[in-house]
This record gives sequence, C-alpha cells and structure tokens, in this order.
Amino acid sequence: MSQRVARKRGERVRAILTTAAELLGERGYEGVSLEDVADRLDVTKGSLYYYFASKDELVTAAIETLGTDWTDRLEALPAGGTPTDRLRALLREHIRIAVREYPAALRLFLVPDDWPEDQRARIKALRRRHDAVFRAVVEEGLRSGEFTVVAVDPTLQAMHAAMSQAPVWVRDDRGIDRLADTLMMLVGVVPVRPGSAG
Amino acid sequence: MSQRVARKRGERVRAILTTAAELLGERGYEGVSLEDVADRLDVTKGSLYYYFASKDELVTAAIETLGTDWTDRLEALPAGGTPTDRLRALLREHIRIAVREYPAALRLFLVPDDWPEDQRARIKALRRRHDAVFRAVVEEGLRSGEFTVVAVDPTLQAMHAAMSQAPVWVRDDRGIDRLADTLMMLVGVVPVRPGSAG
Amino acid sequence: MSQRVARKRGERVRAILTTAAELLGERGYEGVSLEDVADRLDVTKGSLYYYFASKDELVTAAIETLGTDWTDRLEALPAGGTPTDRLRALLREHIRIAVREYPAALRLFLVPDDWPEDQRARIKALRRRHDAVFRAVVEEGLRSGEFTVVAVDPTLQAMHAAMSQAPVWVRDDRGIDRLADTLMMLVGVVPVRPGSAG
Amino acid sequence: MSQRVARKRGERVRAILTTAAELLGERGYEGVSLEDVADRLDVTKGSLYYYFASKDELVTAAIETLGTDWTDRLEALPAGGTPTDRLRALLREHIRIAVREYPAALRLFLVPDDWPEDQRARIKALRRRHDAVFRAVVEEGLRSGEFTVVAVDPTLQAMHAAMSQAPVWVRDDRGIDRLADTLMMLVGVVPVRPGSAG
DNA sequence: TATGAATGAGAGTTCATTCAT
DNA sequence: GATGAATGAACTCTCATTCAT
Repeated sequence: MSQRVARKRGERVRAILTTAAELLGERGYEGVSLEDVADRLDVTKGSLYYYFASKDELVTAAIETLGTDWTDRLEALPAGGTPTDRLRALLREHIRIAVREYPAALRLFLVPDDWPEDQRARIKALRRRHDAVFRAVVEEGLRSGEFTVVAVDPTLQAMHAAMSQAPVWVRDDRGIDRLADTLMMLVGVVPVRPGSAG
Repeated sequence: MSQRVARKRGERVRAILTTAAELLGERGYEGVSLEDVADRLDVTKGSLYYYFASKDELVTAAIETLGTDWTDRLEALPAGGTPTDRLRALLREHIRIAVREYPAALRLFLVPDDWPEDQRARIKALRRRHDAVFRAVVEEGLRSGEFTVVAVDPTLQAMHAAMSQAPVWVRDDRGIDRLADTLMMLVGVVPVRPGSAG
Repeated sequence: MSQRVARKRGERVRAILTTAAELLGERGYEGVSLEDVADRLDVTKGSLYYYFASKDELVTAAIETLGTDWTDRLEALPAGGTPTDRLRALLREHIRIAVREYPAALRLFLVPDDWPEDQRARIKALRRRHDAVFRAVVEEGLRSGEFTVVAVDPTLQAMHAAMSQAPVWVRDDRGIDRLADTLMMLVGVVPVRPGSAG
Repeated sequence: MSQRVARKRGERVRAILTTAAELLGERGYEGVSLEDVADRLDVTKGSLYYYFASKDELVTAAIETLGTDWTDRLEALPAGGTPTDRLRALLREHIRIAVREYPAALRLFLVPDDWPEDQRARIKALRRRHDAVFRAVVEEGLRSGEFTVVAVDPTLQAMHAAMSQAPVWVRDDRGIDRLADTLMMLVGVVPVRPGSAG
C-alpha cells in the first residue's frame, strides 16, 4: 500500500471514529446502529465493514478515540498552582465535557462481559491512562499534606462515577461548580463557605 | 376469582418479577429479552403476556419490586446511634446489595425518555423514596453539626452514583468498607486513621 | 341430558351468539378476538370452547343469528301496499339496520374460501333466505308491470351490495331515503321529483 | 445513485408493488402477510424493509399502484359516443377488471381508521380520481337529459359498491354485461329489451 | 361447566453482517 | 473502495387453542 493511500485510509478511519464517538457519546451502544453512523457520514452501512470487522471493533476504536480526546484535553490544562486548584480544575473540565459532549459516556466504558478480551483490554488501558491524570494530582496533594483520603482507589472511582452520572442531573454552570466542590470533599478539601442548600 | 386462585396468581407474578428483577439487575434493560425471563422460569415467552401487557410494564413492575425491596432493607436498619454511624451503616448496606445482588441496577433507574408517563412516574417515586432515606440522615447530621456539605443534592447524587458503580470494582468486604468510608468524606466526616493505600 | 339442562345450555349459547353477532357486526371477523367476545360476556375465553369447537364455528353460528334476526325483521314489515311501496320500505329498513347496527356486515357475509364446506353452506342458505324476501317483492312488481329489470339476479345483488356498503357513506335519515330511492331505480321506478344534487 | 442503479431499484420496487397489489387484490389487507409477499418474490421478509418502512407504507403504495393502474385503464377508454354508451363502457371495463384481476379490491379502499393521516390522504385522493371518471360522464348525461338520478352521490356509490362486489357472483362475460346494464338503470337508462331472467 | 394458565405459531420490525458488482 | 441489496436471527407482541383442575 502506497503511503498516499495509507494516509487517505487513515483520514477516512478517523472521520468514522469521530462520528461514531459522537453518536456513542450521545446515545450509548444500543442506541446507535451502524446505519446511524453511516448516515451521518453520508456513506452506506456496508462501507464501514471495509474499515472495521464488526460493530464491536468499530465501537471499541471509537471509544478509544473519544477517551483519548477526553484525556488529552485534561492533560492540556495548565500545570501550575496547588494540587487543590489543579484537582478542582480537572473536575470542572471533566464534568463539563461529560455534560456537554458525551452525556452517555458512563454507559460506554462499561463494556459487556462477553466482548473479546482484546477489546476489553484496550478500553481498560484507556481508563487507566485517564485515571492516571487524576491520580497524579491526588497523590501530589497527599504528599503535600493538602489532601486526606481513606484510600486512593475508591476516591478516584467515586469521583469518576459521580462525574459520569452528572449529565443526568447537572444543568448549568453553577451545577458543575457545586458538583466539583462536592467532589473536592472526597480528598478532604472543605470549601471556604460551605452551605447546605438543596 | 377465589382467594386461593388469587394467592396463586400473586405467587406467580412475584416469581416472574423476582426473576425479571434478577436478570435486569444483572444485565440491564436492553440486555434482557422476554425469552430470557421466560426461559429462566421454564415457560414460554407468550405466557408472560398473560400477566403483563408489555415488556415495559413487566420491567417497570420488576424495577418496582427490586427498588422497594432495596429501600425496605435500608429502612430496616437499626435507628439508633449518631448520624455518622447511621449514614455509614446505610452506605455499607447499600453497597453490599448493589455488589452482591444487582450489579446492573444503575442503568435500570435511568428510564428511557420514550416510556409512558405512567411508568416513568412510578420509577421516579421509587427513586424519591430511596433518596429520602439518605437525605433524612444527612440533614440530621447537618443540623447536629456533625456533617458539612457544599449542597445536599450533589452530595446525595455523588453518593448514589459511586455506590451504583461499585459492582465494577469492589470485590470484597474490605472494599465495601473503604468505599463507605470514602463516601463519608462527602459529608465532611474524615475517618480517624486515614491512610493512603492504593 | 335433562330438559332443564338443555334449556339452560340453549340460553347460554344464545347469549354468546348475540354478543358475538354484535361485535362481528361492528368490527368484522378479524376485528374481533375470542377474548373480546368473552370479555363482553364476563366469561373467560376458554369457556367459549365448551360451546363451540373453534372460532370459525362460533362465528358461523353468530352470523347465522345475526342474519336470521335481520331477515326476521324484514319479514315482519307490513305486508300490504303496492310492490313499489313494499320494496321501498324493505330497502329503508335494510339500510337502517346496516347503518345503525351492523356497520361491518358486508365483510361478514364474504366467507373466506378456506372455510369448511359445511359452514360455507350454512351462510349461503342464510343469504338465500334473506334474498328471497327481496326477490318475492321484485317478482311481484314485475308481474304487476310496476317494475322493469334487466335480470332479477344482478338487480338484487346490486341492491345488496349498495346497502351493505351504506354504513361507509350514509350519515343520516335523509341519506337513507336518498339511497333507497336511488336503488328503486334499479327496478325502473323513477322518483316523482328526481333531483341531481350531489 | 447512478441512473442505472436507480432504474434497477425502480424495477424492484415495481415488482414488489405489483406482487403486493396482486395479493392484496386477492385477499385483502389482513389476508396478506409480508411473508406472503416476500415468498412470492423469492426473497425474505426483511428485504421488503429495504424498500418500505412498514407494512402500511408498502400496502399504501401497492394500493396506489393498483388504483392508478385501474383508473388509467378507465381513462384510456375511447372518448366518443353518447354519455350512455360511455357510461356503459366504463361499467363493463370496471367490472371486468374487478372480476378478473382484483377480486378483493373492495376491502382495500376501506382504509383502517388508525392509519397515519398521510396514507389515508393518499388513498382518498386515489378514490377521488377514480370517482371523477364516472362522475364526469354521469353529469354530462344529466346535462344532456339522457340520465335521471335521485342524487349523484348515492348513485355513484351504489354503482361502485355493486361493481366491487361483482367478483362474488359474476362468472362470465354475459354476467358482466347484465350487471352493467342493470347499473345503467341507476341513471334511468332502461335497456331496449328488458328481460326478467333470474 | 367454567376457569386460569400455558402454549405455539405467526405477525411486524430491527439490525449486524455478507457479498456481487 | 464503496454501494445497493439481501439475509437471517432476534425481538416484542397477538391470539386461537388446549387442558388440568
């Protein structure tokens, strides 16, 4: 395969993955048919099989795209400031992306048990990289004494669970901030002027 | 209809609902077909329609069964002790049920938008009742000054999100306790000897 | 079987047939399920099979009831007057019954080809008796010279077809009269003051 | 889509519609399943959904095909002659088509009440166009004084009802002519040598 | 006699997958 | 590379029919 052809193929694949990621992020696995993906790309269903062997393969790759993009954006946040500031920024950005772009994200990362090990592994890796971003800041905060946790793992897991569910109840920017502040408490950071409003 | 027959029918309905709840709790709405439910009950698909008018009806009733049972067990916990003790007990029990019995429960309570209003309402009511159990304790803790929160709603939502996701990563009793303690931090209760183990 | 029991059975059968005839007259064969019939009788589906071997049997018998009742009422019309008056009265009464009570009658008498010969024969006999009522008057009118027809059979058939379809377009009493007058033309009786209004 | 492909698709659609129209014309809506249509085309049920979104859509389109074809043939009849001659020709042709090709046509044009408005409208339009052919001749005959009617609407309706029912009793060409002549009486045209043969 | 329960065939529909062109 | 077409399995739902009690 010539380089030119390979490049072209790469572009095509990327277009498919981006589109699929969008749709999956909006409606989740069972909510998206290959017809939907093809339609939005102005292509026919059959064509997708030229690039991917099955729906699962396509979905896995698309989730990879989506997850990578997501993590990239978190990593691109400014590095300076205290762990507290950086964690809060991370939380806000994460929630913002979840709410605005990938409302169905939660469902996506829960891969069905009967998928091939290969694909499960790829998504696991994705989660790990994503997780590392948060873990680094939390651990730094622990070292500096700013943070207190029962254990790192459940803390991170609780954070992610809450953020993924956010699209269900968070409506506006104020909701995002309140949720971020609430999650800061998981590392022992109590906001300056805590309230008790419903 | 004679009493004896009515009782028998009740039993049958309960058997169906229990079975359906189990399967739904394991695999979620789209993961369960009526064939699956019928198979596990050793009857044919069509028979289910003798008791329920549609899949949605059956599923709604099953979710109701599952949710009511769940909340009942939380409400049955001993009433005494400080809010801190009671919230921790609630969290532990909730996580235990989620992990051991209804690993896919999370997805269940997110009712599809296109369901009949009637059924949406029933499930909403269920969620409200469930929520009230936690809310009462949290508010008591706030009044007594034991708890601190940014706002009650996101706190409860984060708790529930984390607990529902628990089946994915929690494996043993220690995991349950660590998660419960972690979530206690959402109300500002820091454990006596906080650690930092991964 | 004692006489008392036989009588009771007869009553039950009649009740079923009347109800079935009603429903069939309203909605036609495919529009009525045994459940519908049973429901309206406050009985269960299964019970019907104690009296009838199959849906077709029940339907045939019900059509017989309906058809007999219908013909009875036509025969009960006053005998006096000219053939013209009597035919017009017959037409009006027939249309009235079709429109008000058995809007789906047309479909009913068109028995599916694959029904057992026995049942086809019974319905044929019914139609014949019904037909005889009109035929008698038409033939009398022909003998008396009041009527003119191309041939008796197609005349009668056209009359019946039009009357059976009447429920689709006839709305009020005026519609009934206009249709009856129109059909009188089939025997050469032109109304005194013919119009041409749509 | 290339022209060649579009043409091929058109042919396929036409084949489906023709087949469906045939079956529908024979057995009516409820008497035809998609399986039946697919079988006769030597394809599987699912394939039909590649061309039509639902049974109703397919049926509507098929009825449209059938109805258009029918009306086309009536409109193609020679235009000359008196209204009497032309109406008789129309009646004969209409009955011939009904008897030979679409014996169940009657039921087809009675669209179920719960169909989407869109489809009801399409079939209504069809009926209107069909009706117009007869109405034009009848009105011309009225203007020229050849015809006499009670009212135009019931006259046309009675004609159509009788013709649609014709397949039930008309057997041969003589039957067709006798029925046509009989229906001419609805507009006051009495045949030259009226008989009274049964 | 009648009931409640269950069955099984068949309906319409969806969709991942295949394949000749 | 991509398309249009077709497939076949799975799904929800309906209903005439059977049968133990």
